[in-house]
Amino acid sequence: MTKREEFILQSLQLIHQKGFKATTIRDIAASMDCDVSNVYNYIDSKQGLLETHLFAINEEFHENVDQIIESSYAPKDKIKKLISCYVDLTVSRPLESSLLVNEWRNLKEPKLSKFIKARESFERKVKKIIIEGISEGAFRQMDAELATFSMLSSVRWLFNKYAGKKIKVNKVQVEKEIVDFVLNGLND
Amino acid sequence: MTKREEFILQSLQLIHQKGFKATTIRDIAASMDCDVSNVYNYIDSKQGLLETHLFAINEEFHENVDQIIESSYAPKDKIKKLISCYVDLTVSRPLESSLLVNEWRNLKEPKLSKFIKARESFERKVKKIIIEGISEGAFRQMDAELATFSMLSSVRWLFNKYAGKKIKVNKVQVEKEIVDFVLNGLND
DNA sequence: TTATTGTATCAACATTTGTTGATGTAAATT
DNA sequence: AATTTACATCAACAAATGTTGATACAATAA
Repeated sequence: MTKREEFILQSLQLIHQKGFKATTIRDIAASMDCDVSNVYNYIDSKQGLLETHLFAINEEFHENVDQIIESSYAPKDKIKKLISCYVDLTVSRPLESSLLVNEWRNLKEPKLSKFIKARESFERKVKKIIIEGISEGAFRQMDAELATFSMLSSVRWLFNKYAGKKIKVNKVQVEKEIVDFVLNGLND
Repeated sequence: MTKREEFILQSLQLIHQKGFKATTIRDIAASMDCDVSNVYNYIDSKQGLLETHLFAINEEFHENVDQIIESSYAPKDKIKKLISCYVDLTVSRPLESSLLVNEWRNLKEPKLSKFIKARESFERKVKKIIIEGISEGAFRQMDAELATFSMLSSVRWLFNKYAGKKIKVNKVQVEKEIVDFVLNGLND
């Protein structure tokens, strides 16, 4: 692992543990046992560090999501695909995923607005799928907004389980468990 | 509304919006149009502000939770009660609830460990209920841990919807929607 | 060989930020 | 009337924190 890669890993690790604001440049430097000023060999600014990684994973995520949404899958299958997509990203890059959930508020304008707009747009699309599913009779009658957020939240916590731990994960099994929960709940 | 109450409201509001670390004493002072030093008429320290409100709502929550858990309700009804309990607290005090979800990591030792222990203890209890429900046949076969966190996440996002907005909410209806989601999912 | 790239060191600065002390004043409580 | 309570003002400090500039040295690429 090159020093630059170690830097990225340690930075994301620290940000995950303590939060972006609470993570100082000196923390990062200490974690890789180097001088403070050395950190600036890898970044332009602390803010830039956040922006880079946050938007990198965000854009990758939304590209995948849009392909699913624009597909001709039925609502229920779109939801399944979305969950797979989210789990996939989370399991393979939990530290960056944590930025999407926890650290976006530390963005500054205009990046902050850009992110919020993208996220709201995404949530609207998901809500639309659910509404469609309800009117098709695939889903039961319910408050689409509450359902949307409950469903998204069921996946959004997941990075916590994998960030910073070396767990061998059966990604497919995790996807199945979450899909089952979202579609069928605890009952049966 | 007394000045002290305004102070508490504005503080929690700001912390909810920007996060605890990003909220400065000067921000708080500005929001109630007073001098910086004036803030210290109401608090001992910024850290104390967080600790006070976070543990206040945390302890209230856990008292309610424990009564439910130690009751003789069947697992499914315990889950329903737990959701009611959580929704209730969230809807009536969303700003403080946000501390429980977002700001606990800004606690310092030993308070941080104290909080984490309590939360993990709570999560274990919920997991136990789910395991019991599975073995009784009330719930379907599934990974109890994933189910626990998925279920809890389905409620934990809720404060976002009510914090800082003056929305007239039918608490009972929200509880029903979330219970339906957790028990039955989107399907039917 | 020369130029570039990745990494390292040391000192220093400007801002931000939490916090304090000393003090004043009007209203409420005793 | 005396005293406590709630709230206000002003000036100032110490620590934390992001950032820079100047420099060096070894490996790699041209």
